[in-house]
Amino acid sequence: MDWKGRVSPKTISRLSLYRRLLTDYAANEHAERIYSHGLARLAGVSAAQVRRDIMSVGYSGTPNTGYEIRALVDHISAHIDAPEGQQVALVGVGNLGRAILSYFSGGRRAQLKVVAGFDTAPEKTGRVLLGCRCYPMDQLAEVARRERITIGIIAVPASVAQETADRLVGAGVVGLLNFAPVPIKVPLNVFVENVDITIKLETVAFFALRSR
Amino acid sequence: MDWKGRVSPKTISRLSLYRRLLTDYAANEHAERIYSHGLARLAGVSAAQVRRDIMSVGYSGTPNTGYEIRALVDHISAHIDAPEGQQVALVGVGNLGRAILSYFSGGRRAQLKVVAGFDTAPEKTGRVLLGCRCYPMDQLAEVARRERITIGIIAVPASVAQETADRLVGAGVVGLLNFAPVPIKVPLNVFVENVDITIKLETVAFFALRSR
DNA sequence: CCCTGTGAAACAGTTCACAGCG
DNA sequence: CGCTGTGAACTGTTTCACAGGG
Repeated sequence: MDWKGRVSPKTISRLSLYRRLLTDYAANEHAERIYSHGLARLAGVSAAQVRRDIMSVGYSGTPNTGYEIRALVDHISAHIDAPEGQQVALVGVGNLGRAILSYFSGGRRAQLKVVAGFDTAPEKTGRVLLGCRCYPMDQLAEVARRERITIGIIAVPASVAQETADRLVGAGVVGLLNFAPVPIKVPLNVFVENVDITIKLETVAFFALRSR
Repeated sequence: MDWKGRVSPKTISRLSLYRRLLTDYAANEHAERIYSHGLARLAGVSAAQVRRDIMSVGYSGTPNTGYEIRALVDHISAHIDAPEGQQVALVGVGNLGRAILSYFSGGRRAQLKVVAGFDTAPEKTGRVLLGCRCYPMDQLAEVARRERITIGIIAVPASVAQETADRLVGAGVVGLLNFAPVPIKVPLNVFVENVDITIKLETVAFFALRSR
């Protein structure tokens, strides 16, 4: 696949957002086309930003007519999805883990499937929760290999987050989404995204204070 | 303390992280001082970055000796906390809402307190959950005013996220942390941070695929 | 016209590199 | 020396502004 130059995480995130907004928009408004400024309004970004992002997936609209939604969505998908799909493991099936599962059990995207949950608490394992089978921690390596899992979601307490990351990486995972409030260290060939909710809230609080 | 030249959200987020890391580090390692490269290693950023960030709170370390942890933490707190604290409302007491509550019920920071939860489901209201009293939605305005709530956390389904945001803003909230997978629109004097978990996961999946 | 595509400018954030000091 | 503080350089991202087209 030839894709021109590097695409930044920010662009990828926006493309993912555009795809979802466009899918909803096409379904709800029965529209087939959209302008850059229309999509911009939906996404809360500038029209120029939308055009740049769309450039990066190699799709072209037509002047005065805008973008063909279906075609645009297909181009975005071709650029950001793995052709064969990707399997995801969720470690930590507490409140947060279950909340995450419910986001994905809707079955919107078959692209990314949470195929296994793991937890140390015996009462949470051996069950199927929101369509996701849950296993005890010590089966992680085995299940990860069997299910071809490449992505891990860390939803465990901070005290065991690094250890969890290490085990996931050891089991062949190359992408991690970490919700534990501690930065985790991984080899450079593994991509990590830290989502630290308390930091987010403190940041909101800071700017809220100054926006009055 | 008129250092309030523009500080970026990214810097604020890192400062919040530094503060937590330093607090833990001082407690666990019984250390009183730290070098920029030491803090950098803990936070997973560069030493130059740490020094820049610390500059922005107006604290100075000493050459060869590094930073005095206690003093540094105090400077960070003085810079990012509201002197009188801030009250937070959580709307949506489902799995995600409860997960968020458990992050803050630890009582680490008395600075930011989730003082009220709101939900439409009657069985979730009228109770105290993880130290947070839960009310029915129609008491939002009243409670928000009484408790001097300035920050709102949106943990409701996408379909009612915008409506929820509007009600919070109407009740005087000036900062929003939105977990619903839809961008919300607010007046410019309100600060919003969108945390879209499905987008995060798709972004991780994209880069995992390409990480050599 | 009113769109899109895009070079160029502007802006933001990060790192470099070194002076200065204990 | 080995550290911090910081101007300057650099890198990445967003916006501007306008050519080109149906």
